[in-house]
Amino acid sequence: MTRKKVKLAFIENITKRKASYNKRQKGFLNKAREVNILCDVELAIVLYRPYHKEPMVFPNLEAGVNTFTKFKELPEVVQSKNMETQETITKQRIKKIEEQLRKIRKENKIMELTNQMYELLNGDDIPTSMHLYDLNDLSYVINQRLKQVHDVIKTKAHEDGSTSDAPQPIT
Amino acid sequence: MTRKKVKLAFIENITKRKASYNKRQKGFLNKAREVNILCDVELAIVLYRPYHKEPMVFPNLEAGVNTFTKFKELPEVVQSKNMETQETITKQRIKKIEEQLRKIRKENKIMELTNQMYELLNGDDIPTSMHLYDLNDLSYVINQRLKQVHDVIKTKAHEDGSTSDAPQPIT
DNA sequence: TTCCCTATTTATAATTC
DNA sequence: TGAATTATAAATAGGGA
Repeated sequence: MTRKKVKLAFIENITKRKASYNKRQKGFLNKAREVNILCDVELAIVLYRPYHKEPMVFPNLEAGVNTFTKFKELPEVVQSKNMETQETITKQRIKKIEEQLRKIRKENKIMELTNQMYELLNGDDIPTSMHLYDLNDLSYVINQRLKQVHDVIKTKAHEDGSTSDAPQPIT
Repeated sequence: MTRKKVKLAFIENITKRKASYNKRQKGFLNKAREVNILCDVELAIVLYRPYHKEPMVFPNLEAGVNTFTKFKELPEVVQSKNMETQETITKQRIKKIEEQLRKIRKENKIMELTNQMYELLNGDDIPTSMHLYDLNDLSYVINQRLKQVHDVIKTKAHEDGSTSDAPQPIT
């Protein structure tokens, strides 16, 4: 069961090529799905399989057509003569929504900035939807900060000749 | 350097998501090239990278357009469906943007939360008169709060039959 | 052929610099 | 901010059933 390092070249042997492809299609689509979902990246794949008439489309036919259409709408790609009214309207609506999204982002940022500390320390409304790993991140960050402050104050205290009351980091 | 097994879910933390994406794009395109060359499979990818206006096209713009055009020319694929899906496409896009909005809000909340904490503890506007025990109080309060959340989530997770990822309280 | 298996390679999450 | 590093997870070539 020794494996050669793969050289990027056409696999001549048809049996091996097919076998390789069957495994690789799975892996490849898996990577596509990971990028798509984990990183929230829109993507479409059209893949012509040997001995198959219809192409395989990722993530599915409808979404693929959707993404592909969007792609074709790009000015560099498409001749603007075919621009239809319907498409223009669609674009405008999307643009508007994206604009709103940007505004809300900003608004939200300001709001949250003023409210969060209060809520963290007093409120009941810790987001129940908060994911566990976020909470872990949060714990970690807070802890690190507290350690830093602890060190600073300890140093200060030492310089002042004071020996007591250095806060303990939470660890 | 322990790695969690990757769960197929949107990475909420924006920094991590970007980092993940940067690595995954490379790996993903590598897989694409391998399938393409090793197995002699024609394929095209259009990928909309976040914060980038233009999509990335595999294997290149021209070949991608060719492949997609070939795909689109399939009579049963597009001709019949394209018109009736126009409305659906718009709805889907709106839905997606709204979904992103929700995610971004959450993301933003967590970001600001940590930033706020950082500024409180390290910033210039920490009252220099703040006593050490105040800081200890703060640590205590935060810690208690996190414990509470921890317990809630642990209970929840248990009810769901999930066993992993319960956040650790800082103590 | 089509599953399995597993030794290796490859990809990548977390961390360090 | 990135660019390495490292340790772990995932993919897979080759082989056997």
